[in-house]
Amino acid sequence: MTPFTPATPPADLRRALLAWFDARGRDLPWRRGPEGARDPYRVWVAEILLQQTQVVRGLHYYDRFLAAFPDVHALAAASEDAVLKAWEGCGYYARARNLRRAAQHVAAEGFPSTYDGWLALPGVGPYTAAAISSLACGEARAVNDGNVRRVLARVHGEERPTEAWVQARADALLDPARPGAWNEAVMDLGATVCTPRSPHCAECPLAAACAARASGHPETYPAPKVRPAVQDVHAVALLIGDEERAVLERRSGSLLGGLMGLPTEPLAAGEAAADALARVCARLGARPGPLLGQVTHTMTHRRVTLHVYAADADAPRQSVAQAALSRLDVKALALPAARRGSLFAG
DNA sequence: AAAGCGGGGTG
DNA sequence: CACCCAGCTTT
Repeated sequence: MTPFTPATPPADLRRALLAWFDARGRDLPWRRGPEGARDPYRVWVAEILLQQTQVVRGLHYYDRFLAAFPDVHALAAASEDAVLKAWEGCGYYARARNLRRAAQHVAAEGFPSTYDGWLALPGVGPYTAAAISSLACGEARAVNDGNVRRVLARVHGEERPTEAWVQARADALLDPARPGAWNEAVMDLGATVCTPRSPHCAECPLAAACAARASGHPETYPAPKVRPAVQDVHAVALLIGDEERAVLERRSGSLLGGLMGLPTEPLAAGEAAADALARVCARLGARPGPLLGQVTHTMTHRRVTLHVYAADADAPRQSVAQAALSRLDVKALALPAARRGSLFAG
C-alpha cells in the first residue's frame, strides 16, 4: 500500500478515488449508459438543472422535466411558458429560458461533440461544457465546481484558492483514461464525504493525502467567500380575484423575468404603502380594497416584503394553477386562505 | 473583477 | 443566522 503524503503522485490519488467511486458512487438517473458516452440530452438537462442546485432537489425536477420534454425536439417545440412551468420553484429561471433557446439551435444543427461546441450554447459555461463533453463525448476536460474547489483546496491545504488555481489543479489531476468517471468521482466525494461544514474524513479515500485533514481543521478549507449584504426591498401587490383566478402580469427584466405574478409597485425608501397602492391602482384602473397582509421572501441577495392588498378591476383573470409563479407570488396568493384559517383558529 | 440571479438545506 | 449548492451572464 502506498503511503499517502501531501505530495502523493496523481496516479495514486486517481487509483484511490476511482476505486472508491466504483464502489460508492451515487446512482443517479442522468448516469445511465456507457461511461464517457452518455445520452447528451439527459446529461445536458441535468447539468443545467444542477447549477447552484443541490442534487436531492434536482432529482425531483429532473424526472418531471424529462417526462414533459423527453427529447431535444420536444423541448425545442415547447412554449417558453410550458418550460418555465416545469421549472417553477427551482429558481434562476434564466437557466430554463436559455435551455429552451439552446434546444432550438441543437434541434436544427445537432448536438455539439466537443467542449468548444457546447460552450457556444447559451447557458453553457466552462463547468457545464467540461461536464457534458467528458460525460457524453469522452473528452478529457476537468470540471471546476463547488465540490472540486473544496476537495482540491483541502487536499492541497490551500485556504484561498483562485479559480485559475482550482482549474490548474483539476487539469493536472484529471484521469485521462476515465475523464467522465473522474469528474463524477470528485463531485461525489465533495457532495457526500468532503462536505462543507462537517467532512467525514474517516470515510475518505484521500484522507491520508489531505493537507487540510493533517491540519486538524479540514472544515476551515477553503475560507468562506465574502458575499454582498442582503438588501431589504418593499413593494405593494394587488390581488384582483382569488387564489384560483387572478389578474397576473408577466414579469420582465432579470429578476424573475418571464414568470407571471401579481401586479406590483415598488415602495421607495420611507414611502407610505398607500402611495404605491395608489400608483398601481391608477395603472390598472383598479379600486383598492383592504390590506390582506404581508409576506416576506428571501432570495439570497435581497429580502422582499410584499404588502398585499385586495382590489377590484374590470380586467381578465387568469388561471393561477396554469401560470409559472415564483415562490413570492405563491405566498402572496395564499394570504386569503391563511386569513380564513386564522379566523377559525380564533 | 464584481454584481446579479432563487430557493432551500445544513450546522 | 451564516454559509453553501454539479454556475452563467452582464456590467
